[in-house]
Order: sequence, then structure tokens, then C-alpha cells
Amino acid sequence: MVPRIMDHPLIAKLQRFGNLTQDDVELLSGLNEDVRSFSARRDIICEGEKPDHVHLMLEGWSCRYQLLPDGGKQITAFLLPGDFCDVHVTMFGKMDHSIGSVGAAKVAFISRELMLAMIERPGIARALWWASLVDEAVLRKWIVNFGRRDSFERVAHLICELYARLQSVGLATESTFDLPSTQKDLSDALGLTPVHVNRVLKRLREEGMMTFKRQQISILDVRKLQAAAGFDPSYLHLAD
Amino acid sequence: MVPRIMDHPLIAKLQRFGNLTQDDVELLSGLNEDVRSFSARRDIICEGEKPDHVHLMLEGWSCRYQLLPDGGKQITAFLLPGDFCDVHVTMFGKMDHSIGSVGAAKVAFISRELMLAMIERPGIARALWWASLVDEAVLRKWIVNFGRRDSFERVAHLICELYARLQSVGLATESTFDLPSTQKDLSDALGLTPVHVNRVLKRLREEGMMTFKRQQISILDVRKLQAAAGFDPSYLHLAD
DNA sequence: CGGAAGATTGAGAGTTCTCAATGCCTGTGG
DNA sequence: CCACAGGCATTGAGAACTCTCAATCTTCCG
Repeated sequence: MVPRIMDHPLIAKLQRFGNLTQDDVELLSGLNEDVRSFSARRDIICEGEKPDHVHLMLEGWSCRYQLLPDGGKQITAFLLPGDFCDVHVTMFGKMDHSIGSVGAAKVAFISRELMLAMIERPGIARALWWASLVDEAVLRKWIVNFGRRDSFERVAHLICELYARLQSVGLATESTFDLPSTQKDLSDALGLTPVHVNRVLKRLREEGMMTFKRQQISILDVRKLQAAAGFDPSYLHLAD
Repeated sequence: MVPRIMDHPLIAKLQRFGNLTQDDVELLSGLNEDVRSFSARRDIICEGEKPDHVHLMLEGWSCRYQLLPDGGKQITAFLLPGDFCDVHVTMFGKMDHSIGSVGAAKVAFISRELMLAMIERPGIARALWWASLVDEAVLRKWIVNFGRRDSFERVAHLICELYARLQSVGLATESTFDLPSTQKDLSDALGLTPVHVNRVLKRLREEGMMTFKRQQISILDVRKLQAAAGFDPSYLHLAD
């Protein structure tokens, strides 16, 4: 039951950013050669490791994170299906942060050889570069959120961002999406405490912007939520 | 009085990251064709602009920043001599943030044609990729600072980072460096108020880690400062 | 010498954190 | 099918950190 190659989340994404040739698509069919499953909350790769492959998210979420000596944890990115986890090891050789699954996840392990072959193709290289620039834009936006928005706006902005990104890969309906992360995970991404995240979520609920039960978020009023967050999706460069 | 081409801050940097051929260096000699000077606190390029060139810092500092509707400002990066300001416009076409000079600065305007020619050279492309990955690592570290370090650690970490980066381009002595930014600039980069930055700087002084007068910082006890900041320079990938 | 911008200090307010208790859901074993 | 344990979510109260507002001081520069 191998899904059609064009349904592959990476290929769908690359198609949007660069024009792939038939040859490119053929090369990319090697992507599924080594797919591994992770249960929730497992390390996919740790700081300091020197892998000879890179990781590509196929299903589920993972997060990029760094641990602090005092036991603190800061998540610096959520990685969704179609996202590469660590293209930079191709260059640096060594991980300077860790990556772990959030909920259950399927990850493609891509050999260094295939990676280098991909970079050789102008269409693929261009799309990968695009994706890496988007990652950078997202990091900048996170910094703006941390520096200049209060906890309420910050939580709302993260919800908006995840919603937009999930929609772009077909993983959100008109008004709902699955959120495999706990409130602790959210707090580690937002630089808040789990207690405070909980209070903010309550307020978002009370103000009629969204609800959630189990691991499903329902957006009740997108406009209001986006306005509260100061969210403008253009930084994600989804529609260019 | 054109300085020798090998003293060019970008070329020095690229030499460290990739091996440049003689042809590469020749191509890069076109870098100084259009150099412009900015006085302090000028916009070099604004959000929404679609320039047909990219900017490279030659002297002085600039900063990447975003403005918020409420008048807030968040600096997301300090750009030092040898740093590119906006390679991403080559891909995105449009600026999704602004860049302004901090103190007086000299900036090279590089045509799209030269930029594309540079990217064609494997050695240069590799070095540019390296630099962009370092930029990303710095952004991640900033997020960790915002999310999980208090104001004291955060200020100390920024000082450590700037000190290390300035040393790597020969702009810091054994224990001092010039800081063209005001405390307001620092506060916009740190997500704090100028008042609070001032208090933290006072404490850093009182604890014997550093002093400053005019626009010069003196590091009195690097070890102590780095320990207070939780600073580990490896993320800057300066020595690989 | 005067004016403007930046730096410094004080006092009180607001946001977020810490600590601690309670409630809820889920999976497991009897 | 029920009881129970463990993890997560929720709530409360007080503490800590950072902000706001406002005044004063210093430096720079015409």
C-alpha cells in the first residue's frame, strides 16, 4: 500500500516552490526507502550527533529544541509533514540542537548520497533553498512574538501559524486541526509556563475565538483570532 | 585608497568557510563597485521593497527589524561587517522586514547579476550557504534566550555574542569593542524596555563583569560573563 | 550657553511565575 | 465491568520580575 509518489508531502511542497522535472521526481522516489516510526515523545536525533543522513517528516509532528543546564527546555520550531528536520548537518556535520517527536510520527531517513544528489538538481535545490528561507522567516517572526507580544497574543499567534501551515499541507479542515502537543509542549515553545498557557487558552475559549477537546482545535472566529494575534500570514510565503 | 581586495570583510569570511579559487576572488572584486555610506539610524531598505540588488555590510553595524502596529519595534539580528543583509530577496523578491543602520555604516550594493554569478560558483555558494545556516543558528539561540533566560542572562548573552562575532572579524581587541547602538537599540533587540536594560547593565558593572563608557564596552571578566549568560560559542560555528 | 538626546534612578502597577491542590481522562489489571 | 494509577489539565494565592510613568542627570553639539 505505497501511496502514489505525487502524494508525498515533500514532493507536493517542492512542486509549489520550484518546477520539478520528470527526472527530479524519479530521483525523489528514493525518499521512501528508509521510513521509520516513532511513538510520541521520542528523540529522533540529539544534540552532538553526527548522522550520515537527514530526516524528513512524513506524518505527525516533531520539534526542534534545546535543553538548558537548569533543566529548562526551549522549542525553536515545530516540524510538520513535508518539512526537513536537519538539512544543515549536510554542512555542519554535527547537530547543535535536538529533534524529538511530539505525537506519533513517521520519518524518512535520507542518505547523504541522495541528499547531495538532490542538491545537484537546480529545481530541487531551489525549492530547498526556498524552504530554508521560509524557516528563517518563521524564526524571525517567533522572535518578534517573544520580544513584543504578551502571552495572549503569543499563544494566539502560534495557533494561527500552525493552522496556516497545516492547511497548506492539507492537514486542517475549514476550521479544525489536530494538535498532538500537550500544553507543556506549547509552553516550551512559547517561553511560558504550562500553568500560564492553560490560563491563556481558557481566555481564548472565553472570548469565543477557539475551543479544544482531546487533541483537536476548533477555530471559531479566525478573523478575531488573527486580529488578536497580529497575525499576517505573508511571512510564511505560502502563496507566492 | 582602495584597500587590498583580500582585506574585504566578505572575502575574508568566505575564505574561512569555503576554498575560493583565483577566479572566485576575481569575480568578488566586483563587490566594491557600488558602495554607499549611511549615517546613524537610517533605513537601508524597508519592508515591502523589491530591490534589484542585495546589501552587504562593509563598515559599521545595521539591524534587521520589524515594526508593530502599536509602534513597537523588534530587532531580529545585528549585521556586522562581512554580513549579507538580504540574500533572501534574490528568492522572495520582496522584503518582509526592514534593515537600518545602527551607527554610521558603509554598505556595498550588489547587483542581482553579480549575486547570481556568485551563486553559480560552487565555492562561493557553499560559503554563502554556510553563512545562512549560521544566521539560522543565531536566530534559534535568540529564541532560547527570549524563552528561557531572564533579563540579566539575556543581556549578558547578547554582549557575549557580539563580542565573539566582532572578534571573528577583527573588530574587537583582547577585551574591548565598540558598540554603536544606544540602550534603546539593545532593548529593541532584547525584548526589554530601555529602563530595564539600563538597570541590568548597571548590575553587570556592579558585579565586575564589564564596564562601558561612550560607545566602548570593556569586558572585565569573560569567564564570569559567559557563565552568567550560559554562553557557549559553538552555535556561531566560527572555528569549524 | 542652550537644547536635544540618551542615560540613570525611583516608585508603583501589571504580567507572569511558583507552589500547591484538585479534577479529569485513559489505559491497565483484576 | 470496575477500580486504580499516572499523566495531563485546571484553578487559586502569593511572590518575583519587568514595565510604566516621571523626574533628574549627563553628554554632545551647534
